[in-house]
Amino acid sequence: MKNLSKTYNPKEVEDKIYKLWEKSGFFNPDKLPKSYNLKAKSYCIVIPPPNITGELHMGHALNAACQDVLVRKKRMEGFKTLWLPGLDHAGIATQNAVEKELKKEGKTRFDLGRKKFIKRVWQWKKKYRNTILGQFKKLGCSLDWSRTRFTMDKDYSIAVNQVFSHYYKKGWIYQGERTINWCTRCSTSLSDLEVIYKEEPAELYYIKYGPITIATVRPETKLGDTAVAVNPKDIRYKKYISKTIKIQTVLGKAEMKVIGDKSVDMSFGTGAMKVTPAHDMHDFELSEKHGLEKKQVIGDDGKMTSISGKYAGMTVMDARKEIVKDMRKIGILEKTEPYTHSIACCYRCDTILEPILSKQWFLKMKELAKLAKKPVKTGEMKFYPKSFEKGYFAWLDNVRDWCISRQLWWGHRIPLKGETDVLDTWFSAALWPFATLGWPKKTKDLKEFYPTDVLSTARDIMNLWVARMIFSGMEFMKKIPFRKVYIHPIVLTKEGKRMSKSLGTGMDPIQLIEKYGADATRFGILYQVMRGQDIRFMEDNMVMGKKFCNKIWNASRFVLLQAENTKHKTQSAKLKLNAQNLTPADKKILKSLGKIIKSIDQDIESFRFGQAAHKIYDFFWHDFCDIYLEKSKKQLSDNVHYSVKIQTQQILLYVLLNSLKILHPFVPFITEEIYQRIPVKKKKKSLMIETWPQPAKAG
RNA sequence: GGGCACUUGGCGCAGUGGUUAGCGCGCUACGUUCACAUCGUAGAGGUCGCUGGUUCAAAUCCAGCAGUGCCCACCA
Repeated sequence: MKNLSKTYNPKEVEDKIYKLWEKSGFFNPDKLPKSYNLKAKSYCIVIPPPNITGELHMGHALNAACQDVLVRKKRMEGFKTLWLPGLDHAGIATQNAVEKELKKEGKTRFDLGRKKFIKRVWQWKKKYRNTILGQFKKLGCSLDWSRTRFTMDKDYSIAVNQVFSHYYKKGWIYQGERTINWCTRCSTSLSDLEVIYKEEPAELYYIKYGPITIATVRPETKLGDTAVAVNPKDIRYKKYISKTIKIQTVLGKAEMKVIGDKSVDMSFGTGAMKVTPAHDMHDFELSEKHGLEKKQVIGDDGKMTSISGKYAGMTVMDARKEIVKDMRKIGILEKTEPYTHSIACCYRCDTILEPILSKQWFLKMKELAKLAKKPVKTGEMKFYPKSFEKGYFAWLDNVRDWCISRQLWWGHRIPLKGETDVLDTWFSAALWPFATLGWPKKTKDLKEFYPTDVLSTARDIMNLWVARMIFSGMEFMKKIPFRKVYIHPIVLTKEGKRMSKSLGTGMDPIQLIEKYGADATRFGILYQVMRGQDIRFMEDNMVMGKKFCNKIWNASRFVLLQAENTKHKTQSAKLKLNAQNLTPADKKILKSLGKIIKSIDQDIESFRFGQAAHKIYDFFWHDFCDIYLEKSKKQLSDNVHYSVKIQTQQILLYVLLNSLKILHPFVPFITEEIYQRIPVKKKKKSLMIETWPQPAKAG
């Protein structure tokens, strides 16, 4: 075959084909052929915006491949299809990344000052914007670049401010002094969802408080104690409740109130606990309930405050050591026990968090949680897999008010006079499905594409992001943001470990594309997207994908060669054949084709990407290539009747064309390249807008 | 402490009641004029975690047990 090489070379094809697609304009739903608009049915997915902190990883690649399968199929089915791209400013994560870069230059953000620092982040954003969007293009994603959004765009910021003032006027946003999670490294508050708990061995210290002994893992916070709490039913301590006990502390003699509260677990430690309202969430609640004083002994910088006596200025760890030493000295440390404790860490920098008393802005969650639950309860919105609903409801049922202020520089400034804090990055991300479509303006896009159809995302941001998008959509649009939520598997290493750049267990999808080609990479990933929660990533599957592409290529070469011999053209969709002349092989392949089309359709609609990939592979390789192609060689030989020969050629082309169509969402580049060369009547500009095959009956 | 998921040939996974349990990668033997050696043909390899139950029939449904992983939670 003179114009097709013996092996498929993705490098010669991919950039060229992507340019052809971009030039066609078909990524943009407004530029699709007229037939699309007439059908008046739209299909929309907004991409989960990657953080601008770096490059895309395997999770992004997997998610992008899944979404591209969905939108390419819908586009071919005649839907006016929009897949909207975008990026998240990712407040804390990006600020950390830029600070890290500054550190290499020996500087901190304070050396630059707020204005210059933010300017620097925008430079960073520009760089990674191009990298990330370029990587989506390499993967073959059919995203409408003309609608690319960023969570800090001017229009988007207007939406954020409007949302803030809406809640504010409703009285749902309030400022309060509360004990919150504080990251001493990032110097900011964090919401409950931004805390990662890690189990670590610790020491449980039994300390004498006058007549009562309490147990704690954090003796340094005892300087901030303002009460001792016991269970009112506890006969050991009943007599002390509401009384004041005299105690000896490392700072001298003191008095301590004893309170009774049923939240105290009698079976833990000694059954008595110290109450440190400023440095423990539970203790804070007790202090509100019982009207206790709040003494802040740990500062924003993670060091003991001036009211900590001789320990002032020490780090928490140093103070702990000193206090334990001193307690031993004065004989109030009864004993210690080894204890496994889960410590709270920052989800962005891993630093141990200090609960501290701080003035922050909160969003009331009571009504919003109700809004978030409703559409999932009624079935208007569905989760795939359904099992995620349980965790979703559990979180909403127990959710506390959302701490939305962050003491960062990079982000949306809180739109109130005199406020220097910014909003939690998820506050703006929560508006993604409608703010990207133009809200608060009443745009054509909103009318046409909202509610969107599918949200495809990872399970770790279900509550952090998905739940918040749902109540935001319900509150501001009065409609669900998306009809279906697809929770894709997490990509792990072959050994079942988390993929992480810093651990050296990461896998770069762009390198895989370099090595195997984009189609092979996509197919290799999708081939592994089965029902489980995780994928143990096997690079072997990229090899499989590459071989499969080569098979598609060569089978096409064979079919094209036959077609060229007789200059035969097939109809794009319909095939008129004389059923009586069909050989058993003809009948069988046509029947299999009909079956596979139906099956692939169902699999994609129910997000069974791996099953679809397996089936399409088996059909093409085994049914079509191994069996029918071999049979066709006999049916095409010189000693058979001319009519059989023609018919065989027709069937070859017909099956190939339909195979290309159903393969296209999975391996878009190679199928487009072949489509461009295939002799088909009424050929479209691109396979992207060819008609998705109907599961027709066999021959 | 609660919840969820998983356990099938060397490795990674399909298969959710019915003939000899499949796929990819790997492995063995043979085969290169005629689409493809990134290939073809043939083949080796599994008591489907364990125990009990339901059924004419179970990898597949139920119960218990064991192992692995994940998520949630204010045990100080």
